[in-house]
Amino acid sequence: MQRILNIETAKKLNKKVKVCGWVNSRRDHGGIVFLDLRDRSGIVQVVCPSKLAKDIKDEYVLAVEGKVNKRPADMINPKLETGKIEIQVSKIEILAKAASLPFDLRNQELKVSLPTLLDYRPITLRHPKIKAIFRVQEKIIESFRKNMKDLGFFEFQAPTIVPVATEGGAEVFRIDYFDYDAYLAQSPQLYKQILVGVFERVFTVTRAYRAEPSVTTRHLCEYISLDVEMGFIDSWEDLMDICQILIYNIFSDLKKNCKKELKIFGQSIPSLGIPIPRLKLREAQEIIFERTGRDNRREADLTPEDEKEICQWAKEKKNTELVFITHFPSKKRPFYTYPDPEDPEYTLSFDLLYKGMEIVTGGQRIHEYEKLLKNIKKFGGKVKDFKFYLQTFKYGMPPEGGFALGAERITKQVLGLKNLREASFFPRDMARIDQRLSTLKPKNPPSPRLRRARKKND
RNA sequence: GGACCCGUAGUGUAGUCCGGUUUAACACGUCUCCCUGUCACGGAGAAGAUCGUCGGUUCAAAUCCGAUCGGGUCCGCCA
Repeated sequence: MQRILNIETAKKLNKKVKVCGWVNSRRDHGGIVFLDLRDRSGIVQVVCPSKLAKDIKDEYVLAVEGKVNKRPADMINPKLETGKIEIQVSKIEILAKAASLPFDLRNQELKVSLPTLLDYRPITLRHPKIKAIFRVQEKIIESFRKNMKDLGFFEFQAPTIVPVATEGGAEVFRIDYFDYDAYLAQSPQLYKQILVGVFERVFTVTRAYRAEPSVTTRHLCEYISLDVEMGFIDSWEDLMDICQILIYNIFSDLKKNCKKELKIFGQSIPSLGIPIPRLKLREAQEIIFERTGRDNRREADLTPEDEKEICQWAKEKKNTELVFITHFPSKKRPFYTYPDPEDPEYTLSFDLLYKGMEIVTGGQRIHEYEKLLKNIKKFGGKVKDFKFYLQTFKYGMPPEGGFALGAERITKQVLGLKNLREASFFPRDMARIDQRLSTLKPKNPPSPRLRRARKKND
């Protein structure tokens, strides 16, 4: 018999059906046992005589055959999409048994600490509220892709093994690449710029790696970067225009397609259509000073506390929790960032804050070859390290710029999650790659290169 | 790298401040039994923790002190 999805049983009244799934819960009433069967479409109640359901426990994987019956009016469960029907079982096949779970998966809230949540990731992901996080994230990425394509952008796949550190030294993962050093990419920056020289408008959904020795609620060592870069901009503000369209379209898609998920988290989508305020860093700091008396007016960036404050300001005064902060100091931005012609101490760059956290960063890039050479040197880089990349500029590059969205960060802010790691399927941080590193052997064996070097010294 | 906080059954917590009726409590889960209308089913019972580890103070330590290991939060840095 052909399996159908749980959700489809609602349309098969009085028909014989076969459904498959996991036992979400078992309610034993002696002579009769109710099983909630969960599959990818949802949950359906299965009614079993006790002799058929005797050995069945939570998370067992079953194939169930039975007749779809209408429930009596007073037995309807409005919480279930299949709540008006149930399956009167005639045959149960156990496809797989399951050990008893270390925590209660059927509670509406999964009450576990963060380390437990991640230690048991393969099964905590089965919880509806955890699943919802990734449904939302999938929609964000899908919407990003669709919107960029609609705007005429070309999708490419960025390499993640790179020969030089893109934007600075310390926070990269070095890898053993045959007999040479290579690095995991901190961002697809150089490659998306190279491809602007080919396709004008490009984007990628890629992974970025940061070896920052920081354990916070908003950092991952591996994260999903939604990267955009476009040529032939008239003004660097075009980038914020595109960014705003993109963000609003993503939000509008979430509003349409993730009603259930947003409701689970008690979150709503911000009002769209309102222009996102654009404040120079110094203006934002002035506002913060006026509002709180905190004088950070000479600092090169906003503190996390300031980021929350300025979003609060935007909410009160501009009716939005989104705000662009622009004109960061040159020394705070990478070498390729375009200096502000009016004041070269600052750059044509921006961050987009949402509910008190940076979710996007971007800006205009230096597209003039000579100027870029000068800036690489100024930032202490070696021109020869960037020779490959520099071809693009040597042989003609239009005025251009771009930005990048952190997929986990948007997910976290949209759903009001406490820790960014909750928004990553398998988060990597200083202390964890799937398992806690502290549970593994303390040190990796030395690499062949290291062993050779040591031998030489002996 | 800096600051602060936490560690008690499988999970989540109470008890720690102010050491002693604590045989370490509660909820969920687990196991046994009862129950044909539950949907976070209900009822009766049981098992499960030498209170992270080591050391110290004390007549007495989950409780106070120190070290150590594990974890979290904030800052710096950033998507």
